[in-house]
Amino acid sequence: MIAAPDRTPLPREFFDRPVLDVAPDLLGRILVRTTPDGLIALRLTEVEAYDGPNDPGSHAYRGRTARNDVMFGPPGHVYVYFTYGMWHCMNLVCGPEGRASAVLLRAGEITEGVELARKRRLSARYDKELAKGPARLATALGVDRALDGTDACAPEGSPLTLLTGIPVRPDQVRNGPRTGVAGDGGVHPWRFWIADDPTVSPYRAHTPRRRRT
DNA sequence: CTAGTGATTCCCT
DNA sequence: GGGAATCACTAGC
Repeated sequence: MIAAPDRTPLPREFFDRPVLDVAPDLLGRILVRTTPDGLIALRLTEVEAYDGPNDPGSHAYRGRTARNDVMFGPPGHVYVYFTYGMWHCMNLVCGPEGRASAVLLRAGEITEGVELARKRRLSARYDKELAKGPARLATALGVDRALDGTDACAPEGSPLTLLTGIPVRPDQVRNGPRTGVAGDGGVHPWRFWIADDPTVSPYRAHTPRRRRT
């Protein structure tokens, strides 16, 4: 007998902690995305922490800009950025307001609304690939810059809600270097995932691009 | 399975 | 100007 996930929204205090405490605690939580098309629930299986002021890998490292403004705001809100000319990725803002720390949502398991997620992710061969990677996750949920700044501590039925779900036991949490982060930022072992979960994205070290001729 | 590369646009320097 | 918290596709083992 498996316990049903707790559908209570996480309170804002959950996010108002150091980002390295929040990040592993997000594993096993349920992110609900509601649109006119329907509802998708995603169980988080992989995340990465970014600690604004001290972290060369963070978008906030070089200070506040129009793009990263939400990172400097109150915890519990979503920071969405556009990258590589094609993709969106989503983060949850953590820590005290103004510290600009956040957790990148890297992968998850679609637990409700698989049919809707497949419509948004036509290239996915298997259900476990629907949200295997940060841009795939955002695509499956229908998340783009229009949701930048959305409050995730909102009742179910709002555009985004993070539910209590079922926290992962500490002995099931793994951590290692962050993926795709350039320069010195990659050295921090601030990527967290659930051991042996099939929806966790494959590790890729950052590969510098050759300039176009 | 791993490694290499083109796609495509926003943002900061 | 040029890099970017990536993906999809291909070749080869």
